[in-house]
Amino acid sequence: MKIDPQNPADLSAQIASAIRDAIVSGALIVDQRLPSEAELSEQFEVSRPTVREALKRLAAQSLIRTQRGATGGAFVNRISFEEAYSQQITTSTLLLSMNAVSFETACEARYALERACAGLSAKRRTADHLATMRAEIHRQSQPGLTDEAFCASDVAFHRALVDGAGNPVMSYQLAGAVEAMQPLMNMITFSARDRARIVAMHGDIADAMTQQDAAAVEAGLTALEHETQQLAIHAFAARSAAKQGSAT
Amino acid sequence: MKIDPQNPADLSAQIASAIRDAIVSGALIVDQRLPSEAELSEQFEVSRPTVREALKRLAAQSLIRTQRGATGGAFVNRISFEEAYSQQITTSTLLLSMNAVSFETACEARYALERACAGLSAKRRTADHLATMRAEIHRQSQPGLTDEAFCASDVAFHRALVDGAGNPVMSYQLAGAVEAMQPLMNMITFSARDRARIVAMHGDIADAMTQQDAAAVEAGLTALEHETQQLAIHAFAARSAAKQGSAT
DNA sequence: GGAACTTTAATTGTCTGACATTAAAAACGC
DNA sequence: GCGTTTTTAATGTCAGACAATTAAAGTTCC
Repeated sequence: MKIDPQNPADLSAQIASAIRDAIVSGALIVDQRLPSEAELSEQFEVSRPTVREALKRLAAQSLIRTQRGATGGAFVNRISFEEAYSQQITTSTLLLSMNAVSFETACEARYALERACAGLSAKRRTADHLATMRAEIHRQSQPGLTDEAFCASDVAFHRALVDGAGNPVMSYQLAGAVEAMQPLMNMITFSARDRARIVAMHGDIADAMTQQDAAAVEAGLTALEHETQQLAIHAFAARSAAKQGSAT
Repeated sequence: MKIDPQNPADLSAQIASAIRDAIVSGALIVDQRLPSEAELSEQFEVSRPTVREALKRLAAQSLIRTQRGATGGAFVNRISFEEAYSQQITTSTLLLSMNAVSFETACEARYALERACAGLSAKRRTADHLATMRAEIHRQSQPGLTDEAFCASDVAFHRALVDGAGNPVMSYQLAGAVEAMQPLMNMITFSARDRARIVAMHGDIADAMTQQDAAAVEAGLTALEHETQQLAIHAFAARSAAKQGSAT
C-alpha cells in the first residue's frame, strides 16, 4: 500500500482504492487506526482535502469510522450485519428500479432463493419466528390496510421465514432479494380478494413451518410465486391498457 | 430533499443522505444532472469542500458519476450489474472475514442458495455454460495448479452454474455468496486425492446439467457441500493441532 | 496522596479563496 | 460553411486557517 502512481485523474479515488485494498487483503485489521489525515497527505503527497475525500468514500462503504478528539482518527471498521443489510438493500433496490428488470425475473429470483431457505427454516425456526409470521398474517387481514402497509407486512413475513433458518449469512444474502421486491410490489393494487388469497397462502406456509414440513413450505412458496406472477400480469396489463386509453 | 437540520455533526453525511434519499425515492432520475457544487453549497448553506465530501460518498456507492468540463457535473448513475457485483463481493467478503463467521455457516448458506439455482439452471443452461464448466473441470485436473488457482477455478465453475439460470438478478445475489467463500476456501490445503474427488463431483454435476436433470444437480451440490464441510473440519483440526504443538 | 478541576495538545470538521484541468460551446477567421 | 481559437463553466486540487471535540497531562485544593 501507500504507493500511488502519478496518474493524472482522481487522486482521491486512487487513495481510497489503495486503502480499501489494504483492508480487504488484511494488511489493515479491524479497529486498527489509520495515520492521521495530515500524515496521510504527506505519505501520498496530496493535500488534506484530497485525503479527506478518499476517507469519506471509505466511510460511505462502512470500511472505516472516524472519531474526533485527541486520540481520534480513522479506524478500520468491523462491518456489522446491520450495515451490510442496509447497503445490500439499497444497492439491490436501485439495481432493480434502474435497469428495467422485469417483475417476472425479480420475482423468480426471489422465490427461488427463498425456497432455498425452506428446508433449514422448517427445521430450525423458533417460536419467535412462528409468532412473527402469525402476527404479520393477522396484520395483513386488517381491512383498512393500505397497499403499501400490506406489502411491508408481506416483507416482514418473509423475513421471518428467512431468519428462521438461523443462518445470518443467508439472512444477509436474502435481505436484498426480498426487500428490493417491495417497490415492485407496490406498483400492484391488491383487491380484497387478492389479499384474502395471499393471506390464506401465508397461513398454509405458517402451518407447514409449525409442523416443520419443509416440502409443504416449498410448495406454499411456489404457489405464492405463481399467484404473485399472475397478479403482476393482470396489474401491468391493466396499466398498459389505461395508458393506451389515455393516449388516444 | 434540500432540507438540512442544523444538527451539529457531520454535515457531509447529512447532505449525502438527503441526496441518496432523493435518488432512491425517484425524485432524481437516472442521468439527471445534480446542481453544480457551487449551487449545492448555496442550497445547503455549507462550503464547497463539504458538498464535495458528500458527493464522494455517493460516488463510492456508484449512485452518481461526475464529469468535468463546461457541461460537466454530477449525474445520477445507472448502477450496472457489474458495479453491483463487485460491491456485493467486497461487502460479503469483508462481512465474513471480519465477523468470525464459521466456515460451516458460510458454506451452508452458499450451497443452499446455489441449489436454488439448480432447477432453473438445469433447464436453461446453454452450450456456453456447459463448455465453461467443462473447461474449468479440465483446469482443475492440471497437476501443477496452486491451491489458490484451484479455488479460483472452483469459483468460476460455480458461477457458470449460477449464470446458467439465465436470471441476472439471481446471478447478482449469488455472486456474494459464491465469491466471498473463496478466502475461506483458500485456508484449506487440497491434497491430490481431495482434488480428484472434487473434480469427479464437478464432473457429475456437469453431466447432470448436460442431461438437464435438476434433481441430480441438486444431489451433486449436496454431495459437494458435504465433502467441503468434511475437508474444512480436517483442515481446521490440523491447523489447531499445529498451533497447540508450536505453543508448547 | 488523591480527587476535582484546568490546561494543553492532537485530531477531525469546516470554511475561504485560489489555481489547474477539462471539455463543450461560442467566437472568429478564412 | 468549415476549421481553428477563445471563452466559459464545471470539477479537481491545493494552501492555510479556525472551530469543535476529546483525551491526557498538569495543577490545585483538601
